[in-house]
Amino acid sequence: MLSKSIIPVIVVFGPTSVGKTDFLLNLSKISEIINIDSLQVYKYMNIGTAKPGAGTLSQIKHHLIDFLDPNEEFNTGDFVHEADKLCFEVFSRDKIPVISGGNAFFLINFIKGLPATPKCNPIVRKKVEEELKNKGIEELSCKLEKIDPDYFSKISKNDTYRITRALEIYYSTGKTVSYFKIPEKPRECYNFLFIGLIREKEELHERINRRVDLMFENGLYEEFLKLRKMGYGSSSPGMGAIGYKEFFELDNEQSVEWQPGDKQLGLDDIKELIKKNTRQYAKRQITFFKKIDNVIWENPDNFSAIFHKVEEFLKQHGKIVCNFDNCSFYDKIPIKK
RNA sequence: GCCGCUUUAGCUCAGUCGGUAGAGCAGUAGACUGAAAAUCUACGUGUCCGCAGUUCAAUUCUGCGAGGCGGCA
Repeated sequence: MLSKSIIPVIVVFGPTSVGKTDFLLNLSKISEIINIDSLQVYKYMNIGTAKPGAGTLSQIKHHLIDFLDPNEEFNTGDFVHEADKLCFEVFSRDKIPVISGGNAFFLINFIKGLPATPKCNPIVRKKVEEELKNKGIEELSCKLEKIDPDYFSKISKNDTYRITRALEIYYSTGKTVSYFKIPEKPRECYNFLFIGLIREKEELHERINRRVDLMFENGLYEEFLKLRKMGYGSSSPGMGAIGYKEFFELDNEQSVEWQPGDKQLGLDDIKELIKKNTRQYAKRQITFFKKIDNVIWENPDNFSAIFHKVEEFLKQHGKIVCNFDNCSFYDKIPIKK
């Protein structure tokens, strides 16, 4: 039965702008893409999140993309649950599920499975936020040190984000963060093939800069204004994305009545800010990805260097190979005589 | 042309009442327990604009240059 079988999953990841989308076209017809991205999930946010275009989407089926309102949250747990369902469905259609994208935190949680820590409890979180406001971070930090010294020793006393989350877990379950163990190995219900796409730093930075320039040419600012007019503000989860949040910084009025051109002088600064933030993000992504074991690292332009590995992987799953004729991947395999 | 201010890290600037200097940002490396395009950690030798003078000692004081900014002509 399928439910008991091990599902093969090709995981393609890499920093932003590395060229994942183009790379995936090599796998069209044998696979469906499960997008691993926390912001391409949002509707109306196309330019700044570098969503694949209609051409790409028509060539290869994508999931978890362009379906959510920017006011709604899409967190790690949501991703893992949806991705698990989709992997099963795609495999049932005799296709290979390809998890692809740049969100390393989602990816780690998908590979190893979610830790048993509870999901966010909005009421408790609000309470902790109140407490933070009244007592300050030093006091919360001391509190956590007493409650969970193990976890406290691993984080910084300045890490408001993690300290408040740790207290939230404690308040809602009575248990500490360290009580919940993180899974150590990849889940055994999947057979993973990890492909990490990477480029030289200078080249990656050039691609980032070029892409941001192109986003502006394609109307990123206008897209932002449109989202503002639709009522999405800086507190909308989607609007925290690099490529959107920066527009708020030079915009003190935050008026929906703005017209393109009102803030001409600031736009170049914003553009440079977006480039900088994207470069820094790419750096963090790469650091995170390096933690994953058994990765085939390759430049995305060099598909031929890894296709043998992909081929070998696919051969382990006979019924997939049966569908292997007449696909674009097959076209790239040199004919041996 | 005159007067004033200014010149210190890749950038913006502190500072040394004379004992060769440090913040923020950038950069580099790293962390990551259901918010993660988030959040956090570590890492600082630089002709202290140049030349001369005073001094045991000058980036610091004095003089003369040079660049920048502002004001008056």
